[in-house]
Amino acid sequence: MKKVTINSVAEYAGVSKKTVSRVLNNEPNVSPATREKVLKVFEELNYKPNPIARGLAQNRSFIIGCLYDNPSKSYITRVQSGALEACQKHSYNLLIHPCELRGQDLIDNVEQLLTTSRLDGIVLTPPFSDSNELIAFLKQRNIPYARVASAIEGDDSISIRSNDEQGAFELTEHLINLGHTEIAFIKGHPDHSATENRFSGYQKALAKHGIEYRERLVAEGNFSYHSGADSAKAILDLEPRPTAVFASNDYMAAAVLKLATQREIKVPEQLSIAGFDNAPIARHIWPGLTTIAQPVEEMTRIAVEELIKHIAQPQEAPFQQVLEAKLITRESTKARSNS
Amino acid sequence: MKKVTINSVAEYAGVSKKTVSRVLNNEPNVSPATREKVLKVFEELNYKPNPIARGLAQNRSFIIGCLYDNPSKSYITRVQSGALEACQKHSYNLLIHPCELRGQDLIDNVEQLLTTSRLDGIVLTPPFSDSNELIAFLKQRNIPYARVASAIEGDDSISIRSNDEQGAFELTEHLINLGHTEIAFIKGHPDHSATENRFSGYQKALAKHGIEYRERLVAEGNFSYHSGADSAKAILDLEPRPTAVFASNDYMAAAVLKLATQREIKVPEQLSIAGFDNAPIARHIWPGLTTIAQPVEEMTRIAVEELIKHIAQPQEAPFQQVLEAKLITRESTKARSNS
DNA sequence: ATACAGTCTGACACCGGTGTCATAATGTCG
DNA sequence: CGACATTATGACACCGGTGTCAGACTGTAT
Repeated sequence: MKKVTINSVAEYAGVSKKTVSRVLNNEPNVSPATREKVLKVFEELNYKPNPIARGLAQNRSFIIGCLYDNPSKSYITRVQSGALEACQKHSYNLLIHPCELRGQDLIDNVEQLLTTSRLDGIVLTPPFSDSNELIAFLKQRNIPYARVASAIEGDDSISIRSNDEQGAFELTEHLINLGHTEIAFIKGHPDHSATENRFSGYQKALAKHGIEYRERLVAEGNFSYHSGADSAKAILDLEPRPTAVFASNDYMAAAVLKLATQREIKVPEQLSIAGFDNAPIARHIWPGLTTIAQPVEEMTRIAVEELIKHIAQPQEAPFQQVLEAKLITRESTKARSNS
Repeated sequence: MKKVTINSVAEYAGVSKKTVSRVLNNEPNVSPATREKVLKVFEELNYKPNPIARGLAQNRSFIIGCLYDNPSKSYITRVQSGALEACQKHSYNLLIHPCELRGQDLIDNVEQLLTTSRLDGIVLTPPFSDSNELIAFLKQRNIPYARVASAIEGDDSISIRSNDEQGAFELTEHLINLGHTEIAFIKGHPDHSATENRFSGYQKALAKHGIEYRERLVAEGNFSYHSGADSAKAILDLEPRPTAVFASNDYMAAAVLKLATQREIKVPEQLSIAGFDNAPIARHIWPGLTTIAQPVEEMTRIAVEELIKHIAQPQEAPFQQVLEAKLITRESTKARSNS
């Protein structure tokens, strides 16, 4: 099998390289007859353009980078799956790059990535999507980027997020409607903007229903299962014990459930537990977790699609969208017992 | 900031492009003085070679592809994390490509991937690592590849696997030593070689201890949580009910635990449950799952490292290794009660 | 018929590196 | 000291595409 290049196609079709290139890129100013002829030769010779040569000439790589630093593996998996869908649709490839927000030289690390890979664009997932420093760097270097679940408002770049505050508000209201008033809350990682938003939704729902906010009911987590376990311990040791716990993600909620079960506290009869994200684990355990479904895949898919659009044709008005979060009720929440 | 290319370096250092290229690639036949001089200019100008141009000239991409089709997200995460470690160490990038083994044109799909991305090598994870068809294709196309957890023996290519049979044998023996004789087994996906190996370890342990193998105790799963739930139903409906269940992975074991808990069957008092893999979920639920720790990250890391070595310098003897699996006991298994 | 705009096409340089080969500089040995 | 092997270096083509620009070929208005 000989290699089929643009030269062989040109020769075979009896036209110049450049004309072949024009057909390849759907450029105007090619007569229909010529276009037809070249396309036929593509078929005949089964020609595939070499992306590397193309990249060299156009200074592009057709690769999108995805930055992440997230303790929740399932979140990453969902992010990847959305990003991959968009990439595959547009013949881009996805390069994954885990790194640490608090690493001593995040900027150096990203610079290194950019010089070794010449990415066409970068998707920032939390907590990077909230890093002003990183965003300033990318802007200065003129690298297209899209923010997923970012709370930064002033930046005129692509941004897709879901309504975390609204979701947390609805979930809290759900618990209140079940008769709960002692609702503990486990916060997420302080570097993530979702943490503040979810917390604020919780507080607003309490306020709306005239329930006093009590700081002792709030524990500091960081979205990891482990931090959930620590918070669970603090909360379940409280006297009197709250009748409901709202954890900022499903992993931490699972940790609460584990400890409660260990201590033979009946869920949901004696304790209602709710999470956030609708991660797989929410339905893999018993009782299933009431949670807020966050469209992680979709957010990322849209972000990457818009990023690719933007790379092909930089526009004035960057795409920004807020998706709705949705309440999913399962067995882990129940009306408060009148004991 | 002006672009620093090999030309500017050459000019600045007062040598030819080619000599710069020699220094870049650590080629011999450069005088120490010249090498020194050029290296200093690298520093001074902060020169980074353009990987795309390099790729074009050498017909390489510095990208490793990772093929997967696995219902277990946590498995994929672990695979990626091992592969990434090796890639980053050697300045390669990782491109992830999910696709379906049973898809109508797996070969076409992979061919497409190869023509659009010019991968330098491919890591095959289960079930692709057992696909003779795919392996034959890669061999014919002369694409370097490494197999992770493959059972194919004749193929002289890089292969890293763990001892599934031994692991399953030990786990089964552990249950037997606890007094169990009615041990149900949930098989994995038939396309994965691990499925047969784990099953065989189970059978051999029974045989060694003179316990009759009974087909009615065996359910067909496919490694997904969902299939575990179906199998769990079949097994827990058996009369008499087995006193232990060994599921071929932790997800399916979690499904058994969920159903048992729903039916108020006490684990481990009335039913011992064990899984395989030591996935995160094994310690995120209560009771924690007794399982076999499989070094997924390490297997993949080694596979990718060897693959990169092989790309740089094709050797005669391909690297092959079998890693040990290790028993992890948690709360989900217990001595059979004498009721 | 002439002028002129618009459409089509190809020659050629270029992207930023590497491979091949010729030649210059140096070292070794009889 | 001359003959020869070895080391060091650069000129140049090449990888497989794209950008620029000039020129040929239309069609239309004057």
